[in-house]
Amino acid sequence: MRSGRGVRVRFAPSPTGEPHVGSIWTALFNFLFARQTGGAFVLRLEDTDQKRLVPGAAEKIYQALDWYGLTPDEGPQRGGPFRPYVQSQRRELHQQHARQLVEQGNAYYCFCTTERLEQLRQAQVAAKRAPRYDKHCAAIPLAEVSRRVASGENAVIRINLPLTGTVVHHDIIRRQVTFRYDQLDDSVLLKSDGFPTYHLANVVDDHVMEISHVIRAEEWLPSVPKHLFLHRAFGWEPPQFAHLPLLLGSDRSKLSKRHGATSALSFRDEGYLPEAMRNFLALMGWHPKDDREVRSLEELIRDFRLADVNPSGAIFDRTKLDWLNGVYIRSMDIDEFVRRVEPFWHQARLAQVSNEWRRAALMIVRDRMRRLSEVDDLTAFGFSSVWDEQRRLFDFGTMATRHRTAAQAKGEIDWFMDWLDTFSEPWNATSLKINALAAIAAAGKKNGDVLWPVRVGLTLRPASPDVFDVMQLLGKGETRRRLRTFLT
RNA sequence: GCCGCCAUCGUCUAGUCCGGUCUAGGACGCCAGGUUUUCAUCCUGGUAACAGGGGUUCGAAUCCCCUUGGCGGUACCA
Repeated sequence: MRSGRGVRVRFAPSPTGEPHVGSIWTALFNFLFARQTGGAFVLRLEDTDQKRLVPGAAEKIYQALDWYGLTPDEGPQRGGPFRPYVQSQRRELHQQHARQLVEQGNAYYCFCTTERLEQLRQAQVAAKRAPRYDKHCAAIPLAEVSRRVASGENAVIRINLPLTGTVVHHDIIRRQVTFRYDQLDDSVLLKSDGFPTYHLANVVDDHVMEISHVIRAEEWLPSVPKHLFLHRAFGWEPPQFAHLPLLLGSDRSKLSKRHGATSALSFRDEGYLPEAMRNFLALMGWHPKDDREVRSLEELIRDFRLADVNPSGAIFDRTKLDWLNGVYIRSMDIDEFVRRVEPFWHQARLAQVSNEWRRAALMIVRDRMRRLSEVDDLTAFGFSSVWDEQRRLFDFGTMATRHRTAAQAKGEIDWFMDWLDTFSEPWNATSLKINALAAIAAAGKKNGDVLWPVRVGLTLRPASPDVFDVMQLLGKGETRRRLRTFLT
């Protein structure tokens, strides 16, 4: 850790497309670690590859972070003491550092053409050797280098790695990892367009921004020795590293589009709650000591331990996410629920009903909901227009069971309607239930024989909410209208 | 190919660093039962795993080696 300052972590995505859920997962662990240590959570946009930039991608990243509740303490939007937070705007700094490395002999200009590099690679692959740059340009005399650079010849700057020796890396999650220099390639640090590559920009910015812990995905592990080399070449104390496992698809390969929706924001659109997503994501790779898996953000922040993250990759499985989302939906304050489900509701239908009606309908269907987007389907029974339409298509054959014919079922509805005519108590589920059950018992009937046909008549579905809840929601007039119409 | 990481129920995982308390615990899913007018919720119970082989040790899921498998990296992408 650096003197004077505490923990500072960064989330450093490239604005090259839709923010990925795996990316948000990395951001979450950075965020949790920052919050629990009282440190700063920094967003830095790594946009040094001009070819891959996608317009609007940065905004999507901000949006996703906000939606997941991971708003950065410092970043392109909010600013901060280490601005700019957009890497392409730090190009001068990167170029200076690249030149410094050349002066020190830790890097060198390379004038090789892509054709030469391609030939070299092919020859190496054919000889079954690891494809690596052969340091051809490292041998060019300094005077010649200066002349060629000054003349504007196309050049890159490459890292000048030792040919022998090993690097020992201590990872917070993986403990000790050893690399051999003779297996490493002299990668490009500064491209011919003047932009740095990830290796350079990342190391320089992490140091200058006083990042104390680099928490990133496992795919970066192989480049650790290069990053360590660079920090040391500059005479800097490297940050601590923690390499997270990869989020996997059902076939155990890195989670990608072909495994279904992986866009971080698509989960919002599918009706998942950010608090459920956070909780679920936190459970991938990390596990609370007390096995209590449903926990608030505060509890996650309090109990999360970076060193306890499981180093093996985790399959992103929707089944448990759906369950967790349901848990959060059921535990939510009802007014909050009404508010948050609104954007998912069919707007034309919504316009037909009052706020009280909405609330009542949602209370009835809440236990059945796993995603907010299910609201339309779950409450469809409440709308007369939907009922009228479905009534025309209804197959009375489905009313018949082993124990009764469709005609008998209709008879029970008839009986129930007669009873309803005598019902004069307040029209609410409790009162209806008490009185109806008593009447059914008095008539020597079974609850199911009467209530099942009635419920199907009212909702036109074999599975639906409690019949008395439905009647209360529909009101007396609509209940009678539906039953009457149903029988004709 | 080379380098690296990883390896416990179908899935997420606890246990592994500091061997015995592990006839391997929890959660999701699934199955069964209960509540019940259906579904869901809720409650109870069940199902199911230490990749394989060698060591070390009185004793190994835990330590070591090998094999196998999976994944990642191997770009003037990040």
